[in-house]
Amino acid sequence: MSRTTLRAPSPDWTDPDCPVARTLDLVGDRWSLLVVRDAMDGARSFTEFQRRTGIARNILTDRLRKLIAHGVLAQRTAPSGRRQEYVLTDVGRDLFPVILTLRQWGERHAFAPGETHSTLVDQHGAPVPEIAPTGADGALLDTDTTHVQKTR
Amino acid sequence: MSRTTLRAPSPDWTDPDCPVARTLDLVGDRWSLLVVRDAMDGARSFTEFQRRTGIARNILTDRLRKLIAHGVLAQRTAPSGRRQEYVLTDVGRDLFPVILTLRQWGERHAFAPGETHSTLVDQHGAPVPEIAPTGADGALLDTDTTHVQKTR
DNA sequence: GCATAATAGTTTCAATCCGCAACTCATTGG
DNA sequence: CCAATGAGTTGCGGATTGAAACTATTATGC
Repeated sequence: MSRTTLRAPSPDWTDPDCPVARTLDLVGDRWSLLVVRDAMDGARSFTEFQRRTGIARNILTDRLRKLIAHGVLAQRTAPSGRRQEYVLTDVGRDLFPVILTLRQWGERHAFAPGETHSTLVDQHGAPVPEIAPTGADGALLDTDTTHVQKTR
Repeated sequence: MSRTTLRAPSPDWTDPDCPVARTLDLVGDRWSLLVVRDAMDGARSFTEFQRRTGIARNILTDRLRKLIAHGVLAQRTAPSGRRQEYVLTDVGRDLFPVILTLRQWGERHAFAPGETHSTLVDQHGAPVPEIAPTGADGALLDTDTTHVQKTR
């Protein structure tokens, strides 16, 4: 029996050493992250994903398959009925910080002043505060205070 | 003179109300975020971006133009010499949390146990800790404790 | 100061990907 | 039974991509 990892796309990666590149290989296309966004907000069925994203059906079929193959979604039988549904795995739920930072960047830079947009709120309806990357000492981190260290 | 915003792609958005979708419209393709990653790690010139990412030259030309048009990169004259270079704007530098969360998800889920990868470190060489989204009260936030509130 | 190399693209062309619309097939509701 | 809905599949034309060759403008070595 052939032995291939569930994770790898085709045979190999755009940039095998870089976690950013690997993530983009897995979910970094035009639609996958929108599917994940909608899954996080309650979408379960093929038609519901199609309706929310506006993605073409054949492409949605392909993306759902890939997300399942990569362990982001799981397909299971709906509790009430015989139909199938797509739900996030723990791996998929763990994309929450990615979606959140995309959302927050968009809120800051992709809307004209005064333009309205949807908002992410917590259980009490309070808006989710902005994420800020901090170091071990609590200091703010950014491009200027960090760098990539190559594997040795 | 025609009046178009620098921000909008073509004329309109995949999902105009959603900041996640807008961000993906601007930088959510296979290569743009890798270009930003390399810009954050010191790449400046056309050839340097090409060498690091392995992107085809014509596509790189296109992506650099789009990133400039969207205000993520700026093109300026190199300090020592007459050549041009591409540098991140404040808007581009603000993508740091996005790149970081992509990186951290990849580290957690896109590598087999024991596989090595590049690491992001701070000025002292200490690894950057994992980002955790928290609410106003300091409690951890995830998919189950938040939801999208539509514009009213 | 001339040859050579590197930089920064542009062009061409084939292959791939995507979106749209039409079609299938199963289930459900009346 | 009939219509409607869900979950895809298929076919096809147009857009996007990738590889390679080509051009033009700086740098560099001798």
